[in-house]
Amino acid sequence: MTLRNRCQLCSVRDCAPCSELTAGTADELARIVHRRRIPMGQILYGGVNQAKTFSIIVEGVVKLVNVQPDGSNQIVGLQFPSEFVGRPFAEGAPMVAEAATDLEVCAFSGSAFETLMQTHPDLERTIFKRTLDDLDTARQWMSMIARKTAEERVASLLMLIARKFGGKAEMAGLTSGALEFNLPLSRTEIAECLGLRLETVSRQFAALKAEGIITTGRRRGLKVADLTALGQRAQGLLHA
Amino acid sequence: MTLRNRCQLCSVRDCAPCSELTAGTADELARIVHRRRIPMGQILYGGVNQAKTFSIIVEGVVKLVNVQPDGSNQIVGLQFPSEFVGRPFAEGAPMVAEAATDLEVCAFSGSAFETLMQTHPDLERTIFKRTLDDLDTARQWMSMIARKTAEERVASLLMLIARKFGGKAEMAGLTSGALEFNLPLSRTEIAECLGLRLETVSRQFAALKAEGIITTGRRRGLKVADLTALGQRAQGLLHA
DNA sequence: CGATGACTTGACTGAGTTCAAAAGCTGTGG
DNA sequence: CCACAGCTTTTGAACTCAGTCAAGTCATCG
Repeated sequence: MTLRNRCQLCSVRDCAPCSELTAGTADELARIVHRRRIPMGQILYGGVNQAKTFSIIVEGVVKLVNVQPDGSNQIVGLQFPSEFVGRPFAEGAPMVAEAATDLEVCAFSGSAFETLMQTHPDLERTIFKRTLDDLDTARQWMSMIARKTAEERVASLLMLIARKFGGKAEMAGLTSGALEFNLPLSRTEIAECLGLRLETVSRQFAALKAEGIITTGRRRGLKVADLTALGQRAQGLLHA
Repeated sequence: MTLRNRCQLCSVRDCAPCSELTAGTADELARIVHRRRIPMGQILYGGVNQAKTFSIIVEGVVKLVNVQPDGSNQIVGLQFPSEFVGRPFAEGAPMVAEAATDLEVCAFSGSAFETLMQTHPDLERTIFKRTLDDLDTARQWMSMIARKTAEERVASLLMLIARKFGGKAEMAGLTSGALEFNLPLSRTEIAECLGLRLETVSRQFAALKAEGIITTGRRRGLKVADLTALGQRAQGLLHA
């Protein structure tokens, strides 16, 4: 019970996987959790000689990177607060999960978590459902990359991030008004997400600025002046 | 036991999900299965007013199609014999699964199968693992579409199909020799898989023919004359 | 302040799209 | 058996969007 007290105050307590568990399972989970701060750039799983771990993101963004034989990186997924990060039942993961920003996570050792999944079907079921959602998301992204123009891709990603990030700060403004936040990704990373070159991304930002739809601030600051217009450029929204 | 006799003769018996189950669960599954022949073009799940069903492919190929708002189709996955087709825990599926060729499947009603998953953890675990594999596959495809050239994409898809299809006919020739089979997809469908136009696909076929790497026969016949060369054009192989 | 790294801008190129027409297959009916 | 319709596939030619290469600007920090 004392263990779960911390969870009562958790900022993602009602959307994270743990919220879908029975009280008993949640207690067991709380017993093996390690709350951690992780600096930008650190690997969560994958790569060489990396001990298997699972995490639930409390704060920050994780990028799933596929390193190509030619050395280029493709970002194949982004994980936001409340989402589960890890690849159960795999020895050598083909992807690398890396902190795109500084993180706050609930981390679990691979063996402890997998054991708990074996004995608690509700935990396994929850992670299974999240995996199915991730699969739908990955396939939507694939469609986007395959068919959309550079402008549509950039607008789509900005809309996605705006909904995840700006959303919590200014829910009221989500439908029409302005929205301001810091991008969790560099231009290079945005390009790696969208299957574009960073110069192309930069030009699309310039075009959106010229149309008065966005403004860029210092560092990674972004202000979306016209969310509706941005949504139109995106030609259909992505979930996750 | 009589029920499971049919399974003893099944062509995918040692790679399908059912092979990973305990005898008891396999018996339960056999009790609710319907062996079906499905004509090319029929929808397995998704779309409007479609009763939820799950299938294991015995023969043929299923394409997972994402219908875009603008009417174009993106194929986001292919499923081959022994693979599981279905989307558990979803009301309205965002994708449509359609028979790319005539099929032979083991079909299960949605409710019966999901009930069985609830009560038999080994079944749920097996499908969970397949889903994780599908997720890895989807992400690899995404990388391919985002970064590879038209030639590399076409070669990659042909290699994938060659391994799945030609493989069973001529295992011996897989490493170096020639390989002949019928493509399960039209030019249009290949284009929809790869994020290309059908004209571009046709031109890449022409180029591969000119180099003596492949020959096309009547209908959808394809002969891979130089598997090694085709693999080189693919610049890295895809699984599934 | 000069150095380093992230971003922007410009000019040119080229792979893939687009539009259009021709060529192959398959099946049907006289 | 041929002629014709309805397909899919191939080929051609012009165009365009995004990639490439190369400067140039801006921000942050020792």
